[in-house]
Amino acid sequence: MTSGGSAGRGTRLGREVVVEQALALADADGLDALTIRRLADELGVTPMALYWHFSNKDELIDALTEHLFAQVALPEVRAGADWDTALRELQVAFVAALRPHPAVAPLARDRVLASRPGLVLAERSLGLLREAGFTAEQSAELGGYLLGAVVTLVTAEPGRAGPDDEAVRARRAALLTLSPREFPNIVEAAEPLSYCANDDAYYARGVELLIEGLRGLAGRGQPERA
Amino acid sequence: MTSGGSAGRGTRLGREVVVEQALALADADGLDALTIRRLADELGVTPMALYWHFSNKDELIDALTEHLFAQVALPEVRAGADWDTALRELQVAFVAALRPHPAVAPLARDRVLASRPGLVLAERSLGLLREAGFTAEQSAELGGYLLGAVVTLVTAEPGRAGPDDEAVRARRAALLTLSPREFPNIVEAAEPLSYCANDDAYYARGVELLIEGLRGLAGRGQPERA
DNA sequence: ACCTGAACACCGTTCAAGT
DNA sequence: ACCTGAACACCGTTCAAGT
Repeated sequence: MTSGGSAGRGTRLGREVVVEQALALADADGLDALTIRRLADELGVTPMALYWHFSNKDELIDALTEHLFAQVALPEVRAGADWDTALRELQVAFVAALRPHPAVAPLARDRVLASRPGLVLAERSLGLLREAGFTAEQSAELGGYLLGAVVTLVTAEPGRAGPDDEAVRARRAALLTLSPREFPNIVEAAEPLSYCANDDAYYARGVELLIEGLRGLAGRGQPERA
Repeated sequence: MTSGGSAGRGTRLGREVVVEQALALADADGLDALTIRRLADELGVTPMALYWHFSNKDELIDALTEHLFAQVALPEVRAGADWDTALRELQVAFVAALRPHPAVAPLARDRVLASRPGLVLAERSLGLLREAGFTAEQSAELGGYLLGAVVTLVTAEPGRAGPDDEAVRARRAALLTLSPREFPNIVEAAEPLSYCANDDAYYARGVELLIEGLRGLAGRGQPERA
């Protein structure tokens, strides 16, 4: 799908060029399509050429993931802001960075602590959770939940297909053949289960669910802060 | 890792045998190790033999996922129970079914509506969300969040490694080399970030976060039910 | 009905060369 | 320093046979 050699044949290779082409490839044809050989092809180079810049595929994936975290436009820290609104803004910024790249978003899950941009994001999240009154242990755990949930949100990726898309119609049709007596709620929700009408609302509500959950937990057994 | 031919050499093949061996293989060596060729090897059979029972690998994966959903021990429906406690019980049961199989848990995300056991679980979840006062549309969306979050919980899989495991020690050490001025919260939480001390608590709090979030959302703009 | 064998177009990666 | 070429041990899958 990505036109061969879009990085320009004369371009010096270098890690950034490779990473960007890898991202484009994965965005276009999925993570499975991101292979060393196809990537090399599109860069107009031999597969082995990539092994000069990355010792193996995993290291390339690491670099790609770091690139992803680097895209997050961290909101400014406003003194006196509530922890929950600040945390919501942070997660929204994270979602915004991942949304263009649903195919590679899952990579972020296991690699936050593996690169500087990821660490910066994690540090900010942890700080806000601590502000909410959670212990270091709880914050670590909750931070993991948050990261995972946001990635899941983006990976599910409601958009990408119109309401009359082939796959969407097939799924809706399949659900509508179910027995309304046995699966009343699924049949009733066949439409929203097969297609998301409003992406922005989908993401907003997803983040809201998490913030609301944290607020609930924070209000419980946690000691109030000064 | 899995001993070759553990399904017995004389056993008739059949879909169930294949699925169970596939699950064992993925549990032992991860989803990547689950290949048609290795699976056939362990079943003492030619790769092509599997193509008689499944038209391709994806169909095998579908069957495996259905098997996973079938393991969920659905809690009894108690009339008069609160929606939130019922929903928590349901999610806990789901977690319990997935916990032994963290490597294949991600498969559940895209395949709930593709098999009968999955549909049953989804129907129950949707019903409880409707009870909470959410619309069909909202319930569909929230049901998706729930499913994804639970899968993420299991996939992160805190257990599996002791506190002095090689990988755990390496990660902790890496975090401890960070600047405490730049990453105070990460350094403080280096221990819980690299190792989860209590798995059961981890899962319980994860589910609780979600239920708490739903309770928060339900208590807001939603119409109260009779 | 159920399984085998050979073949095809793919993978990631190593190792020895080239310039 | 940066890239190529041939080779190795893997993939999923098709197609024609075997029993």
